[in-house]
Amino acid sequence: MNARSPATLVADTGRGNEAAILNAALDAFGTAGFHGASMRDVAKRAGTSLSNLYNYVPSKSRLLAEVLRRANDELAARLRAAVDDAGDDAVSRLREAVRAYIRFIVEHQVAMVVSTNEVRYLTGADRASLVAERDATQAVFEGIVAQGVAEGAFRTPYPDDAARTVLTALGAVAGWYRPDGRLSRGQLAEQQARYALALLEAPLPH
Amino acid sequence: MNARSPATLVADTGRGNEAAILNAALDAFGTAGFHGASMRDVAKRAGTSLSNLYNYVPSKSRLLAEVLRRANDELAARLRAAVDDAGDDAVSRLREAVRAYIRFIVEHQVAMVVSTNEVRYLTGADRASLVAERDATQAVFEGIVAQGVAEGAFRTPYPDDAARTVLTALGAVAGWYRPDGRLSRGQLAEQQARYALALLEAPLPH
Amino acid sequence: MNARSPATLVADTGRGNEAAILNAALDAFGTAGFHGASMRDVAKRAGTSLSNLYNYVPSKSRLLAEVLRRANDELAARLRAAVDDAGDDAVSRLREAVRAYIRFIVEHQVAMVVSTNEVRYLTGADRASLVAERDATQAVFEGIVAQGVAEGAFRTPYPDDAARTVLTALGAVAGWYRPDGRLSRGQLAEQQARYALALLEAPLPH
Amino acid sequence: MNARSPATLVADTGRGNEAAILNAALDAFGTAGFHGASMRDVAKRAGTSLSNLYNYVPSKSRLLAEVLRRANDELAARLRAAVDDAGDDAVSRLREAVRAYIRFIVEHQVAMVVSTNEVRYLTGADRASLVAERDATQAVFEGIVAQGVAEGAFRTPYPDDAARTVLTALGAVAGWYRPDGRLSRGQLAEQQARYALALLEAPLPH
DNA sequence: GATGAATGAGCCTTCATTCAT
DNA sequence: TATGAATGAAGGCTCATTCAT
Repeated sequence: MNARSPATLVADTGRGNEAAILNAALDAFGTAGFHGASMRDVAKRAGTSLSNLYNYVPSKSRLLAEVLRRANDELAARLRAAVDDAGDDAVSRLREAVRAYIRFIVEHQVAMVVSTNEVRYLTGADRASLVAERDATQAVFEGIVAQGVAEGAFRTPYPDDAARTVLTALGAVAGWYRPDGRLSRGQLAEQQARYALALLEAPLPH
Repeated sequence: MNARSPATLVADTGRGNEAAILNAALDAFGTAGFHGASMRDVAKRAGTSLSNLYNYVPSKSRLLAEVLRRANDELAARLRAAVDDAGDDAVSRLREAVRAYIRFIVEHQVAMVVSTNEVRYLTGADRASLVAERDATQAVFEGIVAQGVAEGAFRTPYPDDAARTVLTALGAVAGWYRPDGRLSRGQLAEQQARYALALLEAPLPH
Repeated sequence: MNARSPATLVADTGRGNEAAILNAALDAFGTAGFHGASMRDVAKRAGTSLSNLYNYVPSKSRLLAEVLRRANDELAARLRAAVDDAGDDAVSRLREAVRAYIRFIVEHQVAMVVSTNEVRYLTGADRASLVAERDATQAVFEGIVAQGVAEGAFRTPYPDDAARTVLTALGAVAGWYRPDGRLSRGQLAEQQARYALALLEAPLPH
Repeated sequence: MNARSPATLVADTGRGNEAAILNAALDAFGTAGFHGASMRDVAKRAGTSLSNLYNYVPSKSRLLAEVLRRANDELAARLRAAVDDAGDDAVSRLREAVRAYIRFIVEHQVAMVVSTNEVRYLTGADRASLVAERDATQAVFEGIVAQGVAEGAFRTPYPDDAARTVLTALGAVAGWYRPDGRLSRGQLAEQQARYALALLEAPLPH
């Protein structure tokens, strides 16, 4: 049902099977959802035994938390780097942020899907810290939008909500993107950037 | 975790506990997800016994399918009615469609959330028929967008993808809407309509 | 897996669905065994509702008991009649008893199979009375054998055990008989009679 | 209902509880039948937990298959050995085969009963392979009978069917044998051998 | 680290039976 | 008679987790 290649969000950590386990968990959660995937599934995908999982991870929910944390860290780092490397104006910054976001999705689609769908099953501190990280990511976009509004580049009357909506639309791309789809990665980024700028009511031409 | 009031997507069907069961399932799936909710949960919420559930529904997955089918039917009916009652121009039609969509979310938020998150757990014919229904709903929006492009009201260069993106953004509202939030239902609809028109590159002022 | 035609051990009793239910039970028990068949199965086969079963039969085990009782009664009656109608000598009587037994199997194969396999699930009085009936049937054979030994027609040194063995071999026919098999009903009876006489050490030629 | 001592068909396999589980299953199926016995019953008899059963056996039906396979293997091995060790003539061979069969029943009565009564609940490959093994066992008897007919030692006109009937009668012994019964093991074998030879129409004295 | 065995709770579903109509 | 709804127990099986080795 899911033809995407096995996820490799986590590169070898030098700690035995750890990377394999985290990537296996990502795949398992991506395929069946958090509650639909079992620790046995994860073990099988990771090529190790069920009980050995617990040498690396204390529980299923912490496994989800760890996977989501890494995905979010990676996305956040890419976004920050993209924005830093961009020009000083809001339009450039937004454009680069969108590009980076799309690149992340293309390279780590499963991670993005799991991030979107399974956060709700985190609890307590794990949930809180992930939500905080996400808010930070969202703040980056809100910052860009605020700057654009100040500069007169964006005319949306609802800057913060619009920033969130842009983020939502971007995230949703992970739900339908296919590597062999109609649009190349570049075209996809271009399209999404245009949607974002339009939604923010940046005067044409983009 | 979920402070929303109990869902009442399904009104009394005149067949004993059927409505109670479907609504209970909606709530349960909305709270814990399809795999996270148990038939015992559903039974408890419906105020009946576990085994009696099976006098109304043949399996957990068919229960999900039934719930999703009803939600989709209701949404589709509202959209069709709204578009039919609207003026002849694409902008009016889009506006009314957005308004109807938001109204559905406000009244059946849980149904919308479950619809979005749990379709993936349908299989076989249930999945196929629901996907078909969704495609029909999407076609309504694509039709409006195509009309708008033809009329010169929308200038987006990617009409079909843009229609989908609009739909995505609308659906996402169910993920964060709170009845006691900052915006009234009307304001929310207004805002979303503006996002949609902007994204479709309708010339301002809207 | 089981190509035998639906059993019709019980002819219309003039009491609504009773015959249909008893025959359905026979089929169900024959196909899946007593514990493998459910009252729902029986109801479905009988073309009535589950709960209506209980208007005719007080419980599943009494249903089994009733079915077995009727099967045994029919078999016993046929045997008695056959022996009565036969000549006075043991060989003729045995021959006719075997013929009648085989005829019963051919006409009521499922009943015979169920009789053999499911008696063990009877309990209490039902079990006791069926065992008593069977012992009576067995006594008929033992009587014939005893007579034959007295007459010098049978020379087996273990008359009673031999009678039981003959009965066992006969009953086992129900386990493999197929209407479209190699032997006609008559040939089958002939063969079994010869086995019986040989086993009882009747002097050849038979 | 069943006063026979606990079965010990399977000796310690060196793999934890495996033997205990297989023997427990044999007992459980022997007492209540395949569908009448629950995995919980088996676990209780084996002195382990329900869930731990599944560390040894993948399903209830595979458990039945495994038990039946072992029983059949043991019986087949004994028969082969007995026939090999016997003299060259058909009568000796048959006599030894019967003796070995009876010895198996005496030592593994429950296994024989379960073998006879519960094969029908096997399905697919398990069923097919067991049927094949049984046919092989039957072929041993058919071979002996054919040899006897060729030698003029047996005069039955239906050699193959007679071999099957002999086998049936032997198997049925498991249904009524009691360790404290009238006949010793040796007498039982003697009696059955005489029945078999008589049925095959071997000229007296046996 | 790594394994197989073990545990107790829980899963979805079906059971025989009863009840109200 | 006949039905659909209801019940509580039990069915086979899987779960996340732990333990001994």
